[in-house]
Amino acid sequence: MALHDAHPAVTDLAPPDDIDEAEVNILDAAHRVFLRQGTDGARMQEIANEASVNKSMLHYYFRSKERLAEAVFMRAVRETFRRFEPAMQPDVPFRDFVRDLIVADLAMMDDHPYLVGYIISELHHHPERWRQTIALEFPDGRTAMQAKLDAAIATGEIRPITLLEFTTFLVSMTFFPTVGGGLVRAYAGATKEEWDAFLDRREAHFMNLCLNGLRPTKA
Amino acid sequence: MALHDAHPAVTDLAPPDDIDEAEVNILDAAHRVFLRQGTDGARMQEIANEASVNKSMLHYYFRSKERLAEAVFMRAVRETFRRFEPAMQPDVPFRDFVRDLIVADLAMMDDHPYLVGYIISELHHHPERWRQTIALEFPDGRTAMQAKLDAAIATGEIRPITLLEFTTFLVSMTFFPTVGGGLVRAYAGATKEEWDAFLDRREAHFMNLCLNGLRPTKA
DNA sequence: ACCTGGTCCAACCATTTGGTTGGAACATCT
DNA sequence: AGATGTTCCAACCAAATGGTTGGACCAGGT
Repeated sequence: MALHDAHPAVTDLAPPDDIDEAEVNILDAAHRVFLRQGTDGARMQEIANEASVNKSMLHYYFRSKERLAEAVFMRAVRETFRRFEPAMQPDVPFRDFVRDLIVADLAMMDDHPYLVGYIISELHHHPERWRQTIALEFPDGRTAMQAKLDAAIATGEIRPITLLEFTTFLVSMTFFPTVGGGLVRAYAGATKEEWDAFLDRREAHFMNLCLNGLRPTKA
Repeated sequence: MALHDAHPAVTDLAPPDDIDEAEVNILDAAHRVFLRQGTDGARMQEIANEASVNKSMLHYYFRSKERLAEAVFMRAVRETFRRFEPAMQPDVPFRDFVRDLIVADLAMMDDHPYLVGYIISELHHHPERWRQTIALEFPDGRTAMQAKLDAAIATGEIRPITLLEFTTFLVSMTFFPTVGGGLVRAYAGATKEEWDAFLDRREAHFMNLCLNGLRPTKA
């Protein structure tokens, strides 16, 4: 029947022009619920309520909970990584490049504090999804990043370091503090004031650690 | 009835001498299942199977899924943090202290790759549990760490940095690469060989980044 | 030999959950 | 107006799930 033929395959990333208001509405609601409840913890009924829509609409547009979850995940990853594209422009000094990455990173953390936790959690159960999404959306992320790195090593701004080490370092420095922020905060027994001060100084602090951590060891 | 009076309150951390073989067996099974399925994704029946025990045993020993989950979480956190206690001894040079922390960290990652992901995920839904557990188990974690830090700053080994910044930095450097390892790995498009090489060099690499990142900026 | 309290389980139950169905309401085209 | 296809929903269903129950089995004490 024509009804279900209308379902786009989930791998079929819809171009931005055939947006469907109701569909996006559901996706948004699902995003909110999945992020706060986790994929398994989320209930279809709750998503329907959040979207102010009948439960069968979810199935009408996304066929099953699994597909809905997949759609939410992919969109989340895509939007997350889009934030870093601007920083990738060539011919920007390394220092500014690092700053751009950190700023983009921190902005995202502030906008969506639970996003990375959610992604990590999903990744745990569906490792293949991530690879798929990244491969599809950012086929040349590697080369762009590598070019940046090579240039900075060539000018002697940083010591030789592999792409993997570099990327991991950057991501760790920026993603983690928000993800595990509460964790560290409780362990260090930080007061509200200390924590706020930490948040305020994040950018400068991370820049410092990154540039210091990476600078060449003098002979 | 006497039966249910036997349930220890969950906040009541059992001393190590009244271990109950069957109880530990269930706890171990639950640990495995909760870690790979997530708390919401886990099924009581699966835990029972994993423990080779009837489902009602889970309820007999832990009363409900929620309490079982809480018990698993608390034990996991406790065991995780115990690993870092040895590194806290006073009068160890700062450099060795950092190395001990990193080594303990990496060992844990290798033993239980999903543990931190699990903890982060749980933290998301039950923020209060973490605080409770840490407060109960490591009431003086803060002061011990702060003493270490003050000493290192006093001798000029590292530049002045707050406890929060320092702890966050250390934890980020070591926890995250395993948690988000797959994430970074896919983005950087690393081959198996590159990844293995990264794992091999982790300790030296992290030491380098930490000590470099923290060293005093020369005037 | 007979209680008694702890350990364990097969069968059962109430509720929840993801998913289906048949049709109403609406729009669009002829 | 009638035919056609899309959007939406109240009611329904089968399966799964967390939790309960009543009693069997066993060890130690009397």
